[in-house]
Amino acid sequence: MYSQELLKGTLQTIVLSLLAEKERMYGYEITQHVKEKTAGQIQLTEGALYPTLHKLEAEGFLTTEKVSIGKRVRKYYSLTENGNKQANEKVNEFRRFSETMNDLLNSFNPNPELQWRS
Amino acid sequence: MYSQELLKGTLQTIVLSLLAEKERMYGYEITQHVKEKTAGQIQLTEGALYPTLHKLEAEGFLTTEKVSIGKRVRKYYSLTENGNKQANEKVNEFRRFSETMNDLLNSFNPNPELQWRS
DNA sequence: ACCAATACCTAATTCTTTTATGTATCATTG
DNA sequence: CAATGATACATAAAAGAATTAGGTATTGGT
Repeated sequence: MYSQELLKGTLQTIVLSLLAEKERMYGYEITQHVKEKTAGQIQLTEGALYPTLHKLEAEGFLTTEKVSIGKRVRKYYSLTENGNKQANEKVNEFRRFSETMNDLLNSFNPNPELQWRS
Repeated sequence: MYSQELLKGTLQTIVLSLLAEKERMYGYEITQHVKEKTAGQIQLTEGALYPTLHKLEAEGFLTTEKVSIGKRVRKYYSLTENGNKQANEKVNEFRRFSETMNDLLNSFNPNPELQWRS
């Protein structure tokens, strides 16, 4: 697993893109899905995920429906139309960003000949 | 320019990788270099950059030397040996992270046929 | 009966970055 | 030659997102 700091700022993107794929998911399902798809390399914490889901809902990107499973209540999230647009934008933005970053880091080529000070 | 939030957590990586490339740079130079190399898409703010440089120095990844240019004093930063290792790790970590993220987002394929609620 | 997994949630703290300054030198130009 | 924009450093308050650390409750397996 990475030092989680790289994950910062990507949580909304992840959530939106998964919902663009799968149409309807609940919070816990999202954490498990991400964990599996990334072989445990990305692990969402619930303390970050739930507030994000609530925020996206408040902003009109997600809608919810509650489904009873026995005595438990699951809260399913789906994209609204705006949410779909937002998913597109966020995913494209991330892709452009990671390209730009990789270009920037690309010239990086460790040089063992370098002289080190103190 | 992107919503800067994606940049979060990448500032150290950028600084370290540039210094691995160029051996000796000063703060302002770093901001300009990044701006040019990314066609203005990534713009480092000084309020974020200087504290980061100080922190990396305090952690022993960077050393400084002051150079007088006329009446001005420039503060040049270079990697220490540990800084070089750190640069390697950070850059590799970012690359692995962006691969993982792109895999995760890859299945994303906007579907205009989808039904939207409310 | 107990424990791990499922499933939701929030609050305090931490940490990074933004925003907003402040100081000072240097080069250009009207 | 005064004004302005670029160069060059720096810090401090505020904002914002995530971590850490709880809390509640159901379900399935041993």
